[in-house]
Amino acid sequence: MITRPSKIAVRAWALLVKQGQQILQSVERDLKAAGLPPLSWYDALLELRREETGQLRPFELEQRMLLAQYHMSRLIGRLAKAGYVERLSYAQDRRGQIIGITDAGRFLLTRMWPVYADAIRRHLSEKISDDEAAVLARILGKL
Amino acid sequence: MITRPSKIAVRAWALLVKQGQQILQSVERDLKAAGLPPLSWYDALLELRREETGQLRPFELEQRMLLAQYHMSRLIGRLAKAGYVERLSYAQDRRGQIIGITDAGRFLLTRMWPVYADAIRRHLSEKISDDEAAVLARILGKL
DNA sequence: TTTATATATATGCGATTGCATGTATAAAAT
DNA sequence: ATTTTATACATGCAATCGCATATATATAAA
Repeated sequence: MITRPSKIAVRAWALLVKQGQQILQSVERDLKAAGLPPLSWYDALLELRREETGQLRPFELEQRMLLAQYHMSRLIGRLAKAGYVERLSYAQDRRGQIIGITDAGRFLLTRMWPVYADAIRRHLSEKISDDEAAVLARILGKL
Repeated sequence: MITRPSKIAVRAWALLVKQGQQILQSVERDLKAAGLPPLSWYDALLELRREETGQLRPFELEQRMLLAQYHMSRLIGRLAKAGYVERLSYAQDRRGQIIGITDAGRFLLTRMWPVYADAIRRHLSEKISDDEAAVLARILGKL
């Protein structure tokens, strides 16, 4: 026999998806309003900056960001076109390449963070306590 | 002075967006794999079915689903083209119209629900308890 | 070695999105 | 009554998405 999800599980599911989308859109709008690129640019650049070398293979970025391969390929294309990353050839495996963050990319991160942070504050921090945020993070981490 | 969001708030934010997207994509994939339309179709039809009359104005649907106007307009277009809703003219306000769910639309809901429910179960219910789901829902409800 | 298979990345194509704007009608202001 | 403004909905366009597939190289198998 099939076990249906409980009412509360369905409700949590719906809220999770809806609020996740809403809050994301809010932040995207804030960024756009400030003349800044979308969050995916920030996330990718942040992953690169976390590296000692400031570099990652596309497939590594892909895994960390949980993005589809075609999506990452195009994201890198846009970032490169805008000068925020550079594509470096990779001798050890000629199928591949290495993506490195540029100075402009690092600078973009510093320009985006204040807007991003403020958006998070207004759309999340002001509405729930840090304790609640911790609980939220713990439960979401199990999914 | 500017108050930055706390580390835990940022973490909760990131998890909320990421997990929301991941779980949504999982369910969408399950639906597609079963040859069924996307979730937005389900949501819209569900809102219509909730009504005694099975009907709503587009702008009402828009508010309930928190979708942009242009998005709703096109969603209705696709639903109508597929025969799941019908557009009825509205005499009281000739700018507007009324959207009504069809029998095919009601039947689609019954075909989608098992797949949808199973997806929620596998992607959410199996990973957190009902108590946790309740906490999740409560906190998300504050956003 | 050839040959087969797997991995890394790119891209053509049709569908969808977001934005801005268009059309039509209603309500408010003058 | 005329003009202005607001509301309801649709749509052209450019950007992006998702899918399938292409290209190139590496690895494994025969």
